[in-house]
Amino acid sequence: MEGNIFEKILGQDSLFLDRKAFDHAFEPTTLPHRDREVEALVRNLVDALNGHIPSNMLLYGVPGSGKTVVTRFVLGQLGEKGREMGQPVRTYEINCRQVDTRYRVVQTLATKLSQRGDVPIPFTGWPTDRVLEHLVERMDRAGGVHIIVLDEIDNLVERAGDNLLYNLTNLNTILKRSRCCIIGISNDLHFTQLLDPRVSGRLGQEDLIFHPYGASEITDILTERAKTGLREDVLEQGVVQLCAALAAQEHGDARRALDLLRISVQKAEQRSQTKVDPRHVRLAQSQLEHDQVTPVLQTLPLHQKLVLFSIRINEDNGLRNISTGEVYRTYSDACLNVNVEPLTPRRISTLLNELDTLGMIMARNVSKGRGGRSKQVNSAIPKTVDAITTMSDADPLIAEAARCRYRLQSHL
DNA sequence: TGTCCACTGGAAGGGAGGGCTT
DNA sequence: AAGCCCTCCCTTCCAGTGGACA
Repeated sequence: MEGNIFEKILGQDSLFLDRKAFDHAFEPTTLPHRDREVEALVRNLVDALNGHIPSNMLLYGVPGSGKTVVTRFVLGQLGEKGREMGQPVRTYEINCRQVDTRYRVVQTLATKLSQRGDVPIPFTGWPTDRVLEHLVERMDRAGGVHIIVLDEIDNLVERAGDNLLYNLTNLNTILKRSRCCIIGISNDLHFTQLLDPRVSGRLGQEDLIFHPYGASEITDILTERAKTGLREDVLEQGVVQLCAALAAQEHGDARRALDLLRISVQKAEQRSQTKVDPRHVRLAQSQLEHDQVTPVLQTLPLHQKLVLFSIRINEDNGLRNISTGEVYRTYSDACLNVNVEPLTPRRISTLLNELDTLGMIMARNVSKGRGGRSKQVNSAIPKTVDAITTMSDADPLIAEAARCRYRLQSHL
């Protein structure tokens, strides 16, 4: 072969000027259609610069409605101003999807505040209260105002209860030489119902709701990013609008829109085309669906896979809206075929709810009168994805179950 | 109007696993 | 090594429920 295999692609003119403009972590300099939210945060957080304690805040909104990016933007400027004024403001962002237990949150915070010579706090092992003591000590040592951002806080409360939030919102009564403010970010408007009233009262001193972006607002965001991220004139008429419309259907998720646009441009590049047209957007849309679902399918725990497998087997046989009981019967048969001890119906009920949350199935509670109350379950995996094959590739037991599927089908 | 079905989903708790302290 | 602490996954138990049907 002539020359290096990377040369051909490397030499190609990219349609991108700056690919980073489409990253989720990208921090834009302007935030279209979020002035009200920025101002609300600023009005509250300015107290940190005056030496007071800002109110704790709760930010609500669907995914991709700008909660995180607005918060980062405001906190970034706050930190800057604080340094300028000699009023140290420290900010910590914790994603409670990744750091999802009381212990780990406290441990992460304390570790971020550690200095040379401090005892390292292990991932697990210590009583949480002891870690909390270290955290308080370190916060006081650092002084100033500490702003703790708990992103996807609903996830934490769901898994670990509100004990931690009780501790954190109580910190100001223990701290001697510093102050602390909590900003919770949640996708779920109703999550405060899970909280002890004392905690929700202290945490939600100021609520801020981020409304989903509309199609025209997403268009503005995309146009803005395209200016920084793309070469001029690479987008054909209607591309931005199509991306915006598709994302607006997905509950106004701006992140989704940015992904769509980025992948559309990549699709055009891969075909060595100099213009992006709506066909590329369609291709990007189906790739995005595929890419979202595949890793989830592959990494589901075995019994989750078996449950989903059972639902798909039923659907392949033309059965829709199957009940929990039917899912369970097919599931236990499948377990029998691969020599796995089936879990209890109660557990399967929880697994079904989890699959629903993951978006792998649609489940709704229905009552059939004397026929009893149950769920109606349908899979929600895009048609472009072959769920059983994807799971089989990732798990030999599912492959085995798939080989035995004719035995299951004879039951149905 | 009351009954009854087929569940749902909360509560409590067991036990394995991983890690630290004494 | 024994004793804690914490998390995760799971079971058992059971009160509660929406709505068709007698």
